[in-house]
Amino acid sequence: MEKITTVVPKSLEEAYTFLKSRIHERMVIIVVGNCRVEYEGRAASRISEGERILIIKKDKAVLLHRPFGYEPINWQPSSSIVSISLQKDSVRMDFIRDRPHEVLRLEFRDIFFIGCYRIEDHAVFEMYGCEKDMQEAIVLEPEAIEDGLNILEVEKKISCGVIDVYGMDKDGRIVIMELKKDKAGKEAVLQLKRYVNVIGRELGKNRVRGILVAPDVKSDAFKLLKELNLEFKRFTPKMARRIIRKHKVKTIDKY
Amino acid sequence: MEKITTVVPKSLEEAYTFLKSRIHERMVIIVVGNCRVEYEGRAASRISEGERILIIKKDKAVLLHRPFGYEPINWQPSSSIVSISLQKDSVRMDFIRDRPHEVLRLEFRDIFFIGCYRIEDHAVFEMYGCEKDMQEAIVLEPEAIEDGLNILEVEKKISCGVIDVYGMDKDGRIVIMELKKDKAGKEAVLQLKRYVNVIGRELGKNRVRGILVAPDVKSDAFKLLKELNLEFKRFTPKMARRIIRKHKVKTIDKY
DNA sequence: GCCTAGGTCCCGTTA
DNA sequence: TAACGGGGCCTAGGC
Repeated sequence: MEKITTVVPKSLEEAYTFLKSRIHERMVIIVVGNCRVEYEGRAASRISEGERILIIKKDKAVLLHRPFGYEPINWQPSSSIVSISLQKDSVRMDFIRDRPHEVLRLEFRDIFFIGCYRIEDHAVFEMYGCEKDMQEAIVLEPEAIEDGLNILEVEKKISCGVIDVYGMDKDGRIVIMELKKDKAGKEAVLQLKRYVNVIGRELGKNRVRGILVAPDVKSDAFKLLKELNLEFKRFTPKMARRIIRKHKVKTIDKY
Repeated sequence: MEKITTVVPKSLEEAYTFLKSRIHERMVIIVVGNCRVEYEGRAASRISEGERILIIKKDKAVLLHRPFGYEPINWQPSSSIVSISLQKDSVRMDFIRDRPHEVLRLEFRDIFFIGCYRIEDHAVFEMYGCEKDMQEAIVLEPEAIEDGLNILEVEKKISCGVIDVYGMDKDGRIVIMELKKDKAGKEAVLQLKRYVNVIGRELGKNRVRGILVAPDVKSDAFKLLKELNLEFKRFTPKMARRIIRKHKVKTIDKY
């Protein structure tokens, strides 16, 4: 059970024999070779022969990469069922998943390289600067939005969706906040408007304000916002991070 | 200039020397090793040490994959600027892109394997069963949607977006069609509503119809559709393919 | 450059 | 299970 095994096969038969013995094991397998591809499932695709890189991961996620570009040209999400067979002039691999039923078939006319890697990665991935951070920061420090604001609820579920942050201003009016980590577009404005309408119908229109909270708004979206009598407050993921860090320090200081 | 070169380096120095000499060449490089990662750009992330697979493509698209899962844990889209350096206990690689400015830094504490592949892939990728197919089919055979329908325009640009298919029904009313290849949700309904509003304001509300054309609608979306006085017509990518194939045969028959 | 919209999007969360 | 929204989404097409 070596950590790494690599083969530069001299024939398709050799490649097939090697792959067959490992393809069902829980390891990462990389195959470099010339293949054509057919996919059928939610959509359908085909591509004729070309030199590509196939990655089969431990969880049977499958990626077929061209020598350029960020995205795989074909793929199968994790838990696909793998089968391999030796054809007359090719090594065929089928990757099948159910729900939805999708079949990815590779036909390798040539295999240049096979690598098998028994690798482990249990680290925890940490991400900052996402919408969740903005929400957390506003809860910690509502005055970052405006003085006298009180947060009543986050992720408040209403009939037609979820309100990111729900609060009350110093004059007792309800404040509905829609957060965006990027420059906000029209959908964000209309989303906010729907929430304001629903709550407005319940509590009375002039008792409800809607604030789009984002680093920026697209110009058309800003026009729409004004037309719909909504507000905009600039707030960025970076500002959120600063607030969160500050409050973490405070919490630590207490002890 | 071999097509494939692989190395199982005995030291970080060896790995560094090898990588340094090839990392700027137009080839695909795969590195398997133990690294930690920091990313800063639109957001920020960090992950501590773990065994991962790095792929640097010919166009300097960069993918860092864990041994499981479909998605890369960190990445850089094509055209990133690559640099590599030997640190005290690690090989460091920086991948930088501008607009937006983003930095991805990998710190390899251990490198198990390096592979370099000079591969070519010029094949054309063909995809079927996408929204474009539905559009094409409706143009070829408008009666697939309803009798007496006339198509006037596709991809019609209006102030707030693009109308997939724009036509006129047998009674002379404008028909705005929003296509979805999958079960349609609320966004699709709202998208359609926006277009109908805009055109309705121009031509008069009762002169304009909106039809959501999709294989299915989500139940809440259907309610919303009815409330907003819009229509639904079932139409699938498969039905579209059949129509397109039929018309291709006809075209061939002519000659 | 910005904006719009699609994607075999994937993925997590929740009713 | 379906529905909904986020994402460093990426990518293509317009203007």
